[in-house]
Amino acid sequence: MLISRPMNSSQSELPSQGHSAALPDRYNPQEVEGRIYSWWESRGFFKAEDVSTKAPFCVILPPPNVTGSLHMGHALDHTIQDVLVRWKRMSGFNALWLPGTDHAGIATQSVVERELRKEGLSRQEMGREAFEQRVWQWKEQYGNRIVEQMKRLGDSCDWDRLTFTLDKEVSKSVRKVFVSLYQKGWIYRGTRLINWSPQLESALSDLEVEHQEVKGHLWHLRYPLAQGEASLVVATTRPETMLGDTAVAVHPEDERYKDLIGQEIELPLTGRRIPIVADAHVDKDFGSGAVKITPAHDFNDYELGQRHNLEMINILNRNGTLNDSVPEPYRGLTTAQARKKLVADLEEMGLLVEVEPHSHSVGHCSRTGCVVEPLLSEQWFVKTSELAVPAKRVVESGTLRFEPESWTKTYLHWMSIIQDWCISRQLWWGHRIPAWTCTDCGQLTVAEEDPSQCGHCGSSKIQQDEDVLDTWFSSALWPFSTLGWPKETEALKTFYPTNVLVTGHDIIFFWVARMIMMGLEFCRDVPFRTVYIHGLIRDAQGLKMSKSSGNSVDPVEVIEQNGADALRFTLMSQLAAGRDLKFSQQRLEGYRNFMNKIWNAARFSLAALEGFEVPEQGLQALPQRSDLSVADQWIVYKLGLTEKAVDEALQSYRFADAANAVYSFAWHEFCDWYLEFIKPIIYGSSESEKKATQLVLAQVLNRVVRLLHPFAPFITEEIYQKLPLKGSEALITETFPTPRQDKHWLSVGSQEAALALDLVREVVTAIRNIRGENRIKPGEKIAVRLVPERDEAQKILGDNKGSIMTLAKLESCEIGPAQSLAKCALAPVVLGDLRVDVVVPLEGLVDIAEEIKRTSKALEKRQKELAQLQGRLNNENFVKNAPEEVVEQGRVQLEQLRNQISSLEASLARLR
RNA sequence: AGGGCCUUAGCUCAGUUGGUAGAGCGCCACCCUUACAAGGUGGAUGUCGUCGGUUCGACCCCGGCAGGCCCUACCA
Repeated sequence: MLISRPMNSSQSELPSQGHSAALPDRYNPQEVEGRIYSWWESRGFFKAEDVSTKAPFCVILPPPNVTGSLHMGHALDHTIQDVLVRWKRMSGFNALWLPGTDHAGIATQSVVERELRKEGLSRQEMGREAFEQRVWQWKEQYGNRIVEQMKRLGDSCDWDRLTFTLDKEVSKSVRKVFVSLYQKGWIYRGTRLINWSPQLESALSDLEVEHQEVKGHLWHLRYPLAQGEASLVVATTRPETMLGDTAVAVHPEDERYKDLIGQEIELPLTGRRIPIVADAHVDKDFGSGAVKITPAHDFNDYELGQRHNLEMINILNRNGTLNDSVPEPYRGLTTAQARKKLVADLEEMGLLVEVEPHSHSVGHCSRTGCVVEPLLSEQWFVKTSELAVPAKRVVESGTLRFEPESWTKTYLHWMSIIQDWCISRQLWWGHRIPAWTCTDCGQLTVAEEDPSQCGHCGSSKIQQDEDVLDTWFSSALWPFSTLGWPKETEALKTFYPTNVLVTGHDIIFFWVARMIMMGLEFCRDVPFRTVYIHGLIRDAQGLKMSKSSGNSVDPVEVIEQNGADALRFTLMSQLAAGRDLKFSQQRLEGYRNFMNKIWNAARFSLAALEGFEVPEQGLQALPQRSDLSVADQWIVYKLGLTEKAVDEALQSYRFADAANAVYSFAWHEFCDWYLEFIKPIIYGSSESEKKATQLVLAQVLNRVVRLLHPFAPFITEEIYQKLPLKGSEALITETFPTPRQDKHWLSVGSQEAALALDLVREVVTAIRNIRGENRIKPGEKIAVRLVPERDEAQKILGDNKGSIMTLAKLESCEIGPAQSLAKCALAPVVLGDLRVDVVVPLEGLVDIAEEIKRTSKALEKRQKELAQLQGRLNNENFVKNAPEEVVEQGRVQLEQLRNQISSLEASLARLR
């Protein structure tokens, strides 16, 4: 059962439900997330300043389609951006995440047309104006759905700046760019062969065509010569296009056809006479070596046709049916119908020589999936050759970087073979092309403001071009049109060039490349410094998620069931260098559990902080070092390492490393060891020790939620609101901890203490291991003797005896020289140059045979290591060539292994 | 055809300058120990795809091969 919880943005009371209420032992994201988000929003925490003393950091959101609903791809894309923005915001930047939505010409028009069809209407019947109004109406009603879903994810966008690609201001920039490029001659209108979607009845750009391998046939057709009885055979995968043939081409050096060059064919069914031409592009070995040429419906034939000055016959209507240029029986048929009939007719005439299976790739419309027909038609184009030059240069010079860097090569390659961009679409929903044709003089007037008369002859009989611009045209201007360009706004001055663009590799060419070209042309600078390219989300099996294959996971549902934080963490923790990632339910549950762990750690900590007095210095307050336990110094030391790891990882876009560093610190160091370790202190009798530990606990917990916040914003803010020690009203505006920023506090940590605590941990683990392997019940308390080799180890163990006893569940713990070792389990613990033998008397506790097994296993393992190590050290070349420290390290290790082995052997002997 | 990526524990994947392999999940055993069973403790598991080269030493660098994936172009 899913209950959707609408966000109430007018809510502005404190986000927490009050400090007195005890926290439940399970974290309930549904209860927390909406409340926290509304509070952030109402407090204006997402807003950036147009003018600020802080350094700017700007990310523009790739505008999702207004028709869209949030899918996993968005969830990934947005989480990355939100992590970056929250991290930078906390790091003291004037951080702007600029949101928007895209009018998505084709997609939106299709949705509304589908709606109309249900009402028995069509856009043609309605007329253009009424239809456009209807789409706007639709947009007002449903266009915000995706925005609401983004809020569920926790996106911290500056919503006041929400821009729609058809907003008035954006339209102004679109027109200015169009007119300017037109005046430069870089936008032109021309009749060329373009990709046509018969279903959309519109032109498409090359990029909107998806090639798929299709199993088809190769039809061999006999074409009789106009003179005499001779004939020649051509092979084709699209027999119906023969109706538009205007030549047959052969290779100039093909002996079979040499004599036919220059002669004419009488094209069957049409009776047209077409020439046989010679062209070196013909492959002698493919098919029959003779190619039918249809210049108006094939890209290769088009080029060949131009070379040979061939006639171009368009045989198709807008909807893909055959037009009146073909003979009667075929008129009005679809290409599929025509193909069937035509092949049958030719067969009857004895002109079908052979049909062989043949697979080839066919262009499909990326929107509708229908087969794309190459079609000769008049369209608008952007000339890209000049625009591409600086767009390549900025990447080559490193002014603009791709992350991961490997995309640079792909980008540059594409930019070097870039074709002119067909930008007109025969749709009604979009930016209408600002060009007017004069009915009197026939000339074009292109203008930013709607003209009332022809710019050439002054006639008032002018008509605006019916077409709209490719949606990607306005998207290409996004980094500056959203900041107010062409006005020189403060926002533009502050935030352009933006810092990072985050997107999937599927739209590098659709979008990224075009933004770079337009940004350089109109703002004289790159639109962003870094392009972060992430992979695509796949299902657990690694298949592409898609609605049609039914394997897509709805992020909103995931959020409802597990919380946005769990989803975000799942995505970020697996995000490695631009690789695709698989979404698995199990992994998600793991991170949901992690959120619960954090929740409970906070619950425990808050209880342990009962009676804690907030120091005057706040987050800068340091405890008396003499009151600190090694655990306190150790956890701060580890915190410092974690801050460093997270900082470095985020700086270099290694999101998974950052997320995993906090994860393992929070769970395996803070929860597993530190919280367990301080229990005896918290419940103990020494007030001074307790006070010092409480301060450390409060400080560390505060930093844990800060480090975690970009990844898991909701739960951390909720916890933060209940913390006794904090530096800000809200976590979202707190400072992100780094070793530099946090230097003062981190000075509490100590590496020596860390080493000492590691010894304690090793000792505890050794005891637990003996317990576990011998199946001693966790409830059963045992006695242990610890035999340190040196005074230093003795002191560490003495200082931490209480914690060792608690952590290992001991009845007694003696530290000192070995006494009787009969019937004892022994485990040698070695750490650096410290050594402790852990001795557990087993008399009456367990079956000695089990312990013999355990000891033998430990012994065997070490003997294997020893053999390996000896082999290496006995190799002269190793000793000669390896760095001194590596050799020395090996020698020390060897010594340690020998000691441990002799201890274990002795122990084993005693047991037997 | 050209270019790119991948192959590491049962599964999904890390492994940042070459020093002898890790995580999460799963699995086995024992535990409802007063933050958390969405938990705790302990344990098992890998000739790092294959062959060869460089090196004292290779998961890591170089080359061949096999298998999987992606992109671009084209196949009348």
